[in-house]
Formats: sequence, C-alpha cells, structure tokens
Amino acid sequence: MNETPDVNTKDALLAAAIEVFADKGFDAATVRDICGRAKANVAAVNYHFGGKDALYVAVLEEIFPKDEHPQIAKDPDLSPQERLHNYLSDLTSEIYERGNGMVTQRWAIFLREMAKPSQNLDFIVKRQVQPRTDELRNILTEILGPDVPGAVLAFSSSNIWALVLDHLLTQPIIDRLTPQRPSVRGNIDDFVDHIVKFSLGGLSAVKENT
Amino acid sequence: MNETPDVNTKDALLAAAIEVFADKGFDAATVRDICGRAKANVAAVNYHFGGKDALYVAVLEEIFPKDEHPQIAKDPDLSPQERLHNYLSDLTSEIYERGNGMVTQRWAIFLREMAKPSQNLDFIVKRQVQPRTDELRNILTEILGPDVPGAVLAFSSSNIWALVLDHLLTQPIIDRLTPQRPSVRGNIDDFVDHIVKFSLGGLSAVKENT
DNA sequence: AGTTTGTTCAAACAGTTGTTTGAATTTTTA
DNA sequence: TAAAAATTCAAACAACTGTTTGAACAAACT
Repeated sequence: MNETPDVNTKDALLAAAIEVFADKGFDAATVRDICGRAKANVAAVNYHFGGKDALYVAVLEEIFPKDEHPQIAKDPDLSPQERLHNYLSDLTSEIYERGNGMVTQRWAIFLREMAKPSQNLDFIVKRQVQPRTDELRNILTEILGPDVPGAVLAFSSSNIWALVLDHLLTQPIIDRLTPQRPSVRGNIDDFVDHIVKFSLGGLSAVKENT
Repeated sequence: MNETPDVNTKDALLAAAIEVFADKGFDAATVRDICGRAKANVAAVNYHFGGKDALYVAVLEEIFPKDEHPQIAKDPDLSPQERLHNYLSDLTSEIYERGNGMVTQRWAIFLREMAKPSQNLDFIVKRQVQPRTDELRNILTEILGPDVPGAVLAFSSSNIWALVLDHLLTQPIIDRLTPQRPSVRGNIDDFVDHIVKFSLGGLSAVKENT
C-alpha cells in the first residue's frame, strides 16, 4: 500500500545497474549480473522496474538529473576567453577527474549511446548535451563576433567539444599506441591549459579570414 | 579456373559479414543474419571460417589490408602546412565522402571498437592508426619545431585527430541537436578548410608560449 | 564405372537471455 | 492477532545464441 515498502533492494538494483550498464553497455549487460551484484533475485528487476528496458530508463533518469543547470561561466564580468577557460575546465574535470563516482559512469554510458545510438539518446541529448552546447555557443558568439557565419560557429563549437571528448574515445587507442604518454587524469590542468590555448588559437584563425 | 559465375559462398559470407558487423556491431550481429544475407546455410560460417570470432578476424583482415601505405603528404617540396592540408583532406574524404563503399564501413567498425574495445583493437590500431599517426607526428614536428615538448606534440596530435573523427562520433547527436546544420558529406571542402585553419591556428598558439 | 573429397543442408544441441509463475515469506493494515 | 498486501525466491518458460551433427549432394580424380 505504501510507496516505500522496501527501498533497499530497489536502490541496490539501480546502483548495480548503473555499474553494469556503464561497464558492459546495455546489450552485454545481463539482469542476472545486475541482480547478483545487488544481492537480489533474478525476478527483482521485473518486479521493481518492469523489465530491463525500463530499468535502463530509470538509470538514465538517475544519472542525468533534470535539475542540473551548469551555467558556471556566465559571469558577465569575465572576458569570453576566461569564460571559455572556465567552461572547458569544468567540463574536463567532470569527465576525467572523479574516478569512481557516478559522473564518469555517466559519460561512459553517453559514449556507448553515441557509438550505437538508441531511442534513449534523445533523452540524454536533451538532458545533458543541449544546455552545455547552448552555453558554449554563447561564448563562441562573443569571441567570434556577431557577424560570423553560422557554419563557422557550428563547426567551431563541434571542434571544441571534440577536443574535450577526444580522450574519452581514444583512451584505449592511446594505451595501445603510446603507453608512455602521461594520462590526462592527474594532469587535468596541463590538459585544460593546452586545449584552451589550442581552441583560442584556432578560433582567431577561423575568425581572421571570413 | 577462377571467377565462376556462381557466387562463391565464402566471399558472399565475407561481404555479408562486413555489412552486418558494421551495422550492428560484433555482439549484436548474428550468424543467422549474416548467412541469411549471403543466402547460405547457418552452418556455412563454421564450415568456411571456423566460427563467428574467426569470421570477424577475417573481416578485419579484409577491410584493413596490410599493403595499404598512405604516406600521401610526404612530398618534400611542400611546406608542412600544405602537407597538413593534404593529410587532413585525404583522411576526411576517406571517412566521410564515399558513402556506400567499404571505406565507411571500416570506420564504423573502428568506431565500435573504440567505444567497446576488444582484443582485435590491437590489430586495427597497428594496421590502420599507427602509420597515420606517425605521419601526422612528422608533420607536426616540422610545424612546431624540434624543441617542442613531447607532451605538447602528443596533445596536439590527438587534438587534430579529434577534429577529424569528431563527426564520426557526434553525427547522431548533431542530428538531434541542430538538424538544420549542413552535413559534412557534400561539403567536404568547406569542412577541410575549416579544420585546417583551426588546426594551424591552434598549433601556432600552443607553439608560442612554450 | 567407383571412390574420394569438398560442400550444402535441415535438424538438433547446449548454453544464455529476459521474463513469468506460483508458492513462501515478510511487512503493513485493521 | 488475523487478514491483506507487498515482497522475495527457486524453478521453469520461451526465445534466441553459436555450434555440431550426419545425411545428402556435387565435383574431381583413379
């Protein structure tokens, strides 16, 4: 009757599902694995969530909360260059810095959805990507000026996102290619300084001759 | 003695496997689907290749041939900036231009392996990525000068790769975010010009203060 | 011819998947 | 306390997976 009969197993299932989905991906994840880690019965997923798909949706709702409004770099006192620095610093540290928390798992799931999009990618884009790209777009409009062609603005915005997301995707390749290369994690500041420099240089280059 | 009018079932299986693996990924691909498209019996994969895994290896050998040596931009008469332009132009058009051929399927499989690495990623990196990154590294060494720190060179190399690979990964997001944006395919030259400008600007920016 | 070798095929096998069942158990309600 | 509702659980289900089997067929060689 009450809506909080046994929160324990349901929460345990959700936590285990976040782990497994981030680690294996939706297809490779099995409900038996999830229930095993949650110390619950195999039928628990269907009882509490209604099925594997619904559990995945619940996971997405959990790790992409609605009320999250970053807009960190909106301080009007800062120059757009400084705001870009703050923007890239915050985004980078969120992706790479915190190792075992929920934040990195969220980006792992995001990466999986990009490589093999499902219907749920719409949800993730609306919750996670849309507000961040809007903010970047504002910063870039100030840097490039109001007369910049829309294509240049769109390309540049994608370029800067690509610089940040790069390691998320190419980490396994870098491990195989140049294992001696220092990892981003632990050198976040160096990495951020580099991509800020690279971005500002690239932006002024595409601004010059338009 | 060769080229019988009847289609070789082994070749048909290989062709169908390339399609299915590129479209669904290794896990989601089924041998029944592959054999169905090849109009072959379910047991044909095991008879001709020995199993699904061995078929995947055969597909990788097929779409990542050994004798492929790009080194297009090695002309010593060109400036490193021009060589970078040629390098990015060739790489971009190979990834995005030819729509239905084998080349794009190769990059689709590459993307899948990056998002969920398997043992075969070593093979792909050695065959596909290694020679191209070596070439880029040479170009960047000339542009940045011999005294550039190794970390800056490594970061910059990754950055430029990220600019090219960007759309491969974010295409499904862009479709959901800004559908009005002109696609890269069809505007390859504009895209290449943009990332060349952006790259050169970024490179001189990271070169300045080191 | 006959024999051998290579290839196809329908059927079945063994394993895993998500899901359902129905009875046992716990918790809540009256 | 007793009835009722909510939750757990072992077992089974149906569908799908890659793989194997053994007979049928085809081609090549002696």
